[in-house]
Amino acid sequence: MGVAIRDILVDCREPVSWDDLSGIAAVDAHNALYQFLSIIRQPDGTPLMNGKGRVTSHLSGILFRTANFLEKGIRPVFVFDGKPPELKQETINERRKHRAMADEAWKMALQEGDLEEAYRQASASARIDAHILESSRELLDLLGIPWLEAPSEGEAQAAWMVRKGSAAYVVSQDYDSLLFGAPVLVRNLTVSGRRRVRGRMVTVNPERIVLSSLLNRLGLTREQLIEIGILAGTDFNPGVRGIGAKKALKIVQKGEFESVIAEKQPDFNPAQITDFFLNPPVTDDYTLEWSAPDIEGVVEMLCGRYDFSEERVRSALTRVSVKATQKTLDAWF
DNA sequence: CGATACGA
DNA sequence: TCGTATCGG
Repeated sequence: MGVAIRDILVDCREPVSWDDLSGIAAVDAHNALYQFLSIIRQPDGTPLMNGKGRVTSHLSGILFRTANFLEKGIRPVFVFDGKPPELKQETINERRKHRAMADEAWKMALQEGDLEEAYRQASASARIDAHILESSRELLDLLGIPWLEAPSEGEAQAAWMVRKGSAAYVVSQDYDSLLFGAPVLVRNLTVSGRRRVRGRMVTVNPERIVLSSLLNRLGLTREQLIEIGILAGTDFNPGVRGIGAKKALKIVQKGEFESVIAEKQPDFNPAQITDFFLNPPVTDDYTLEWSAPDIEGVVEMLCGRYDFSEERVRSALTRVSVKATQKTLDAWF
């Protein structure tokens, strides 16, 4: 998932406190939804659902995370993917195949009573369909949170919004926005520090990656970072066999990107991928406004149609409302 | 994931 | 009151 450059960014991630994160956050909606849909499940892998079998995991995630963001002075704007570029088609096909296989493996694991495997496969089978998108956008509207659909990749649009100063940083677990030129990326923007991963407890803290610092530290230009991505693999090309981020870094630092491509993949022209990262389709046609939540509307949606507990929903909405009011006052001064 | 219940 | 377990939909 995403560009495979994680291994060279180990020293480029700085811990960041919540206090430093107050401001406007451009959230990679696809990434957030995928995270909610894959993780918010029962131990056997079944997602949260209403009585009619509609998946609700993502709605739970959006409601409570948004409440936390606002409470901490973070104003999110959710950036959805638009039409994927042709270059991405192979990745899209592979992911579809992978999800279908995971779905089968999930059923098998359930038959064998292997809960851990069932959960793992169910997570891998998570899919963002039309219902997920429609219900997510409806909830954001009712919560008073702005969202927009990118012309193409959401991460490209989010990066552009930070470059323009419309937002302070991109929120995503993936690194693609850096190749799209996002000046600041924030990962692990979750409230709970301790998480269970494969039975063990691990501490996960918010971390910030500043593009200029990253490029300085590694002695690269943004174009060279993109070259590393292309060698290691992106959503738009499979990468070169046997070359991961670390080897790619050495190759690019020695100025051997083109010769390696010419040798290993003579029929491959990386120029259109480089160009896509440097000049992706983006739009300036958006306005960002945060308004007080439509409390009765949210209750009607989540409790009336998706079987949420009214007590839990109202409690979360109280936190959203308090901050929405305070924001209005802040803006006045 | 994030909220809540529960035991030390 | 804090850390771990387990609901939630």
